[in-house]
Amino acid sequence: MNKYEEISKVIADEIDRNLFAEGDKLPTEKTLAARFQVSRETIRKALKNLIELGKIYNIQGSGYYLRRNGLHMASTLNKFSSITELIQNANLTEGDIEVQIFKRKPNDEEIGMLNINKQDSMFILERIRTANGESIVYSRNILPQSIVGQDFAEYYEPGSLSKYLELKYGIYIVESLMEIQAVREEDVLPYRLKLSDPPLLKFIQVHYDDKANPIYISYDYMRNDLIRFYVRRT
Amino acid sequence: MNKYEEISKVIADEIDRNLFAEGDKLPTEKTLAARFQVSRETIRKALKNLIELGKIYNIQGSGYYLRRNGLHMASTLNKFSSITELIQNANLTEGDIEVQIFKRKPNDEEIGMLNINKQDSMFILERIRTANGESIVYSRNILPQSIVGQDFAEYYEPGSLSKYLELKYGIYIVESLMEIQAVREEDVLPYRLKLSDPPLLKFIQVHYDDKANPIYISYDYMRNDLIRFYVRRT
DNA sequence: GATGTAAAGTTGTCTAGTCAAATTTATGCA
DNA sequence: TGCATAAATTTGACTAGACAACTTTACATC
Repeated sequence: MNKYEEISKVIADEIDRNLFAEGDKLPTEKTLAARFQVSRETIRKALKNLIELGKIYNIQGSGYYLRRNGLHMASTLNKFSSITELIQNANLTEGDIEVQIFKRKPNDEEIGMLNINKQDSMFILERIRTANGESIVYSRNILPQSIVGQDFAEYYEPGSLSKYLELKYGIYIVESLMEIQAVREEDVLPYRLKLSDPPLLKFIQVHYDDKANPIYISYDYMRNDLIRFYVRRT
Repeated sequence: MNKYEEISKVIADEIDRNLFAEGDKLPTEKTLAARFQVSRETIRKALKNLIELGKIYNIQGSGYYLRRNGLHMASTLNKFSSITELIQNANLTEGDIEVQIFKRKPNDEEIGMLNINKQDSMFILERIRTANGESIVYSRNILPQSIVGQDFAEYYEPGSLSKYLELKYGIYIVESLMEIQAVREEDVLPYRLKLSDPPLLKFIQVHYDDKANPIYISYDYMRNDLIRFYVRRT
């Protein structure tokens, strides 16, 4: 692993263990550079990582500080994560029910978003995802047969789709572009999630691998009472 | 302005004017460094900016490319912007109606988020914001008297609050932490927005200045039919 | 022509340093 | 003590270069 990622993790861990209680101030870049035996730029890169995670902030001429006040964010949507990870981050146990896989031709929107041919076939993976046994997300994934092969339906296993693509095909999803909407459940869901009184957040995402290839589209209809969603804006 | 910001703007403009049509590939870092007479690192910083805006992507060993497919994002929530800017980005004209300002003591949540004292007074600015005359957002801003002074209610002018804080007080809002929820309008709104059939997106934000001081809290209840909201996840 | 391999090209990480900009601390004076 | 100013500290921007990691191109071979 890279030095700055390594250092970033070490410092993040020390923050979580509250080792910088000294006025919520972190050591200076110079001090950290000496401690980790790297150049100042490498330390800056590591600290920038923690800033993006919302863990710390800094002020020119002054230093780096722990972020204490403000919204308490367990995780932000800025960092890509699967639904599985979102549920696990909230200390809940993830499960899948009502899993359904079928195949159909792509529509024009899918052709445009995923760079595929009209003749390609698309696998549609529908399921309800649960947290501690409670239905929490209705999710629909759309991915081309040209990526997962004809036998996807037989070999697919419940859980994180992106994890499955890593293990089975060596495809690493590292980025997604997402649109967020608020929708009324009755209008959009073929299945009904239990406890559906409040409206749902709808996440429309295009997922990209590390070569910036669009891999699949996802539609997630999420309750937002058990899990909270945060965004950091700069 | 810094070199990398300058260069970033120039390249962004050239992208918009479609000057890199050559296979959607941008010049190499080296070429750009020579053209702008700066070091490679400075070019990298400029290009990173454009990546974060979702305009381009890059592949190690290969180069930088225009992002063409995927969701068509006019602007993302990742970059901080006011409601005013969001409306203007969608090529709509912004307006304010039903403006109301009053004062009260802070509650515990506000005290925690904004680092203020129990004795401080809070100004509550409520209004409905319109796009092309149509009600689109009900917004409530909560800011301490210790920042805007006693006479805030008299001198406040409609439009962007963050812009007003810049001009009047030299306070620059550069960051916010936001929670996103989906809510049913009837349950939460003291005023009713017109055309309120669909549920609303609720944005809860704490806004920070360039010294990382929390300045104000905002609650925005937004229709998401006229304006779309995107997030880039990495 | 097809294929595997070497070479060239491009981006990623990292170093060591300079100067600028902002903040904090120290200092001298009233 | 209080206060303005100077000095020291700290982060921000930038440079020039080295090597690693990855991709693309060119080339030799079959």
